[in-house]
Amino acid sequence: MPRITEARREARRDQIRAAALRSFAAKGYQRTSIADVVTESGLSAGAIYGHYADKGELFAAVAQHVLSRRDDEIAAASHEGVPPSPYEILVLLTGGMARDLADGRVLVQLWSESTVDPALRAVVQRVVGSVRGVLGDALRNWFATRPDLAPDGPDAAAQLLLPVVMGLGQAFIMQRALLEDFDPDAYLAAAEAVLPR
Amino acid sequence: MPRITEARREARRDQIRAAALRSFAAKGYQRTSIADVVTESGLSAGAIYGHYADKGELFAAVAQHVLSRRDDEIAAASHEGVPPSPYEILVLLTGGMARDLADGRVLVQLWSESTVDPALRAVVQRVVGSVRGVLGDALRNWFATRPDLAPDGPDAAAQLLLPVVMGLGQAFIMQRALLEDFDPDAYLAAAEAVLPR
DNA sequence: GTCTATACGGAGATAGAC
DNA sequence: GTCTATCTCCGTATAGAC
Repeated sequence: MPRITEARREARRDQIRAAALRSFAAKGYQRTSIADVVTESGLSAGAIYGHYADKGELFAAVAQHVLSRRDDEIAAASHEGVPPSPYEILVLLTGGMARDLADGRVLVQLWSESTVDPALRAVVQRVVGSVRGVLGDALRNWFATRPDLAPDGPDAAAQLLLPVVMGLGQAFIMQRALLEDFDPDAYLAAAEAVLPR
Repeated sequence: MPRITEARREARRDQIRAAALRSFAAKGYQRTSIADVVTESGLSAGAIYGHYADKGELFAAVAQHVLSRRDDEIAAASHEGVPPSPYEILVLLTGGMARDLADGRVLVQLWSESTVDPALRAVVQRVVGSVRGVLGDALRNWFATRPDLAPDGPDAAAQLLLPVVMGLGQAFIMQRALLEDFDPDAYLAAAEAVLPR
């Protein structure tokens, strides 16, 4: 396989994903027609179906792409230098989202779709599992430096706290996407006040 | 207006809403056709359009109905007897959801739709405002009994904590709706560990 | 690989009888 | 108010040329 061709192929797929992401964010996944993605991408229907079997597969690819970068960021941060605190981990989690996605709309749509679509549900399950792992690691590392806060050991402390950190991250994304008057700083300040330091 | 007729009308509207709720929970709002609601309700298309102008209005009515149930539960609890603690408030908020999966799924779908549909967005804004008010009240009441935890007064303490309690509630609903292996008890235990007591 | 053009099915909404 | 029947549009996905 010639690498030029392969690189071009991936570039084209990326072009399609990017156009789809913009379209989904603007109109929502269901309301977005292939014609919309055609317009947004400057390509044709044929070109799109040449790369993705159907609309659902395209959405899954977009979602997968967006989500996969969270893992890397957190893993990187928790393995270099001083372990980040739970609050800092939350900031990493939400900050990355904010950078990648203009807003979290598409993620909220993904969550919604995955309540009724088994294929998307599988994508979400897998990524959540992975985030849990990375997040758990990061928390464990931090609790290891603070034995005073982990009487039953860093493992137990991390396991206990995990759902809260995940939940606060998800809720941040949702509220930012949903509420006209959402105040990120107030939200994070509230989180900082309750998370262990 | 004869009241029998009015009561019958409301009963019929309720029958339609209930059928729509079941359908939406099973297939998702967008994937649910009017034909599905017809089947589920045992009525006809004509009957449904006699009560709701279009599919969107029906969804708004279903969502409004689901949301108002939450509001009532919290308001009732916070006005009777000892002020519930933040953790107890969270349990109240999520308790209704834990009983029935349908409500949770439809709520997640509502959040998703409201990222792209102005009419639904307005519904969400309004109800969130109301929940904020009720929740804020409840938190203020509790902090008033615990001045040791509210150095700047119960108002400030309640304001600070509010986003976290709301967020944890929303995230509970979402995780319950979409994670196969969601553990409500572990989630609430984690919340209890971080919330002030 | 990509384009243009289109087949095909399905969904929302209405008309008109009862 | 409700039913049956149907109209009309729109969206997905494909066929075939280049």
